[in-house]
Amino acid sequence: MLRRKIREEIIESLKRNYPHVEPSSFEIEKPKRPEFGDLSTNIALVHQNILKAKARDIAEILANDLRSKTELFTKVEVAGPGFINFWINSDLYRNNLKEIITKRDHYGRCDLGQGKKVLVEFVSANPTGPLHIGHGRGAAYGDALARLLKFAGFEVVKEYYINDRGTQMEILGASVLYRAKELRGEKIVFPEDYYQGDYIYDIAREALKLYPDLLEKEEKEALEICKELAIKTILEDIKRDLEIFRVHYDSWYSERELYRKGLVEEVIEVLKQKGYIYEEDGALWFKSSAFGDEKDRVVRKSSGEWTYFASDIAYHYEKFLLRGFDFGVNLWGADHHGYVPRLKGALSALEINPERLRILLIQMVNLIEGGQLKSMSTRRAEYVELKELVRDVGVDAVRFIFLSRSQDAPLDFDVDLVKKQSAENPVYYVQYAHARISSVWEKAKTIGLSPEDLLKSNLSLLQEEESLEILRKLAEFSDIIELSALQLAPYRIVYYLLELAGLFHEYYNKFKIVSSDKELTLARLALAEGCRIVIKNGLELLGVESPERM
RNA sequence: GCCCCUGUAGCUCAGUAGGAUAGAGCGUGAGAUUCCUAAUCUCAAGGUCGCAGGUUCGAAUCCUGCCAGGGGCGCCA
Repeated sequence: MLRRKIREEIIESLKRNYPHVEPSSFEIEKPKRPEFGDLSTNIALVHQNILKAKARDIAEILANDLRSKTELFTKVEVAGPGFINFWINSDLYRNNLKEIITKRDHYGRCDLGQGKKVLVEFVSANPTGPLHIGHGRGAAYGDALARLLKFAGFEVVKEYYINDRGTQMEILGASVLYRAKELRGEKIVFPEDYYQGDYIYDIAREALKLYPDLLEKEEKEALEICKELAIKTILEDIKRDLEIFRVHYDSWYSERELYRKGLVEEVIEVLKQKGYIYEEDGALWFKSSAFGDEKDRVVRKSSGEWTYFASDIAYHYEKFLLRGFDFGVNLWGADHHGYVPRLKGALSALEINPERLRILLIQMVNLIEGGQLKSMSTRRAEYVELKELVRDVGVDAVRFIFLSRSQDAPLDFDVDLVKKQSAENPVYYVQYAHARISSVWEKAKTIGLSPEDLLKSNLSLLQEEESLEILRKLAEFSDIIELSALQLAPYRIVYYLLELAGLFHEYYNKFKIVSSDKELTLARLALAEGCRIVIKNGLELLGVESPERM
C-alpha cells in the first residue's frame, strides 16, 4: 500500500523531469543492507539508455525532486551505480499500526480479485484407498491457496473432483469381491494389480454383513455391489481424514454426474461442430496437435468407452461456460504434466482462454523410511496414511511442513525424522510468539490495561531501531498477501511469519513490554498487539491455529 | 530420444520477475533466566550459488550447451 504510493510519486517525478519519456518498468525493493535505506529504486538505471544520460545524473535529479516530499521521506540518497535510496518517514508505519489494531481480522485483505469467481480444485484422489502424505501436500497447499485467494478478494469455491467411474473402479470392486470370497474360505489367487491394502478386507467384511448372499448372486451384480460399497466407504474415509486435516470442501463433484447430465456427449459434439474431432481406427480423436500438443488424443476408445480425457474436457467446459467461473486453479501431481497441453488445447478449441486455467503441478513427496527412499503406491499399499501422520505429529506441524515449500520443489519426507523433530517444527516458533503476546496481555490486564486503551497510545514513543524494524515488517504484510496471491505461492506467507516472529522474539528478550511507565507500556503493547494480529491472520491463511498459551 | 521439475553452508531450504559485501533454521562451539512463557535470545565457525559460455552498467536470478537427481512420454487413470 505504502509501496504503491511511493511508486506513484516516483513516476510523477520522472514525468515532471523528463516529460517526453514513457516510463518503463522498474523495481522498488527493500535493500538487504540498512545503510541503503528502507526502500530503493533502480529507476535511473533502467532508464539510462532511453534517456541517453548517466544513471547517477538521472538519479540526482529525481532524488532532488523527491526530497521535498517530507511527509513520505526523511532522507533520499543516490548511491552505487545510480540507485535512489529512501528513508521512510516512520510516522507512516506508526499510522499503519493503528490501522492494524482497528481492522484486526481484516488487516491485510485486498481487492486484487475484485470479486472474480475462482474454482480451486485439489486432491481429487481416486476413491480407491486412504489418503497418504502425498495427498496431504496437495490438501494443505490447495486449502491455503483457497483461503489466500479469498483474503485477496476473490470469490472462491473449493472442489474435490471424484473419479468414480472407469477401469480403476472396476478393479476396486473386484478386489473387494475376491477378498469376500477369501473370507468365506474360498481358495483364491489375489491378482497383483488389484488393491492390496487391508482396508479392502474391512469393506469385504461389511459387504458380507450387508448382503449375506453376496457370493450366491450373479457375478456382475456382486461386483456392482462391492464397487458401490467400496466407493462409498472410501469416500467417507477420505472426507473424514480431510476434515481432521482442517480441509473443508464447498463441493464434491462426481465424474458420473457429468455423464448423467449428458455433458460429455454434448461437449464432444460441440468440438465436432468446430472440426476438432475425427474418427480413426474405430476411435474418436481430438486434434490437440493443432494446439501445440505433440500428438492427437483419444476421447472415445474403439471399445466405445469414453476416456478420462473426455470427462475432463466436459468438466472444464461446464466449469467455465455453464457454471460461470472466471478462473480455475487445478492442483495436479507432477506426473500429470504431459496432460496439460491437451487440456489447455481443448479449452482453446472451446474458445475458452487457456490463461483462465492455472494448473499447478505439485512435485513428488518422496517417502523416506529407515533411510530408504520409497515410492508410494495405493495399489501396492505402500504409503504412509495422512491420518496416521497427523495423529503422530499434529495438524499444525504437518500443514506447516507442506506449506513451507514451493509446490514445484520436490519434498523429501523422512517420516522418522519428522516424528522425532516434530517438537522442533518451526510452526511452534511462530505460534510461540502469539502465545507470548497473549501472555503479555495477561500481565497487562493485572495493571488495568485492556485492548481498548491501545487507540489512545502514543506511538511516537516507539523510537528504538528494533521497534521500527517491526513496524516496517508489519507494513509489509499487505505486499506479501498480494504477491503470494498473484504467484499462487502460500509458502511466502510462511517465511514472512517466521521473520516477523523472529523480530518479535528478539524484541521481547531485549525490552520489557509491561513496565511501571504506563505510556511506554501502552505503546509497546500496541506494537505487540500488531504482531499478534498479523501472526494470527497469517496463520489463519495457512490453516494453522494461533494458541493463547503453549 | 523428447518434455517438465530440481541442483545455494555438513543437513533442510529462503533469496520478493536482474541489483549493491550471499540469507535463515537444524547441527557444531561459547554464553544469557531474582523480572511479561528458555518452544526464546546473543556471539562464533561454516560458500567455486552443479559446470562452461553468452546477454548488460550489474547474473544465484535471464538465454544456450553440458553434468547429476526425480518425474512424464499408452485407445491407462
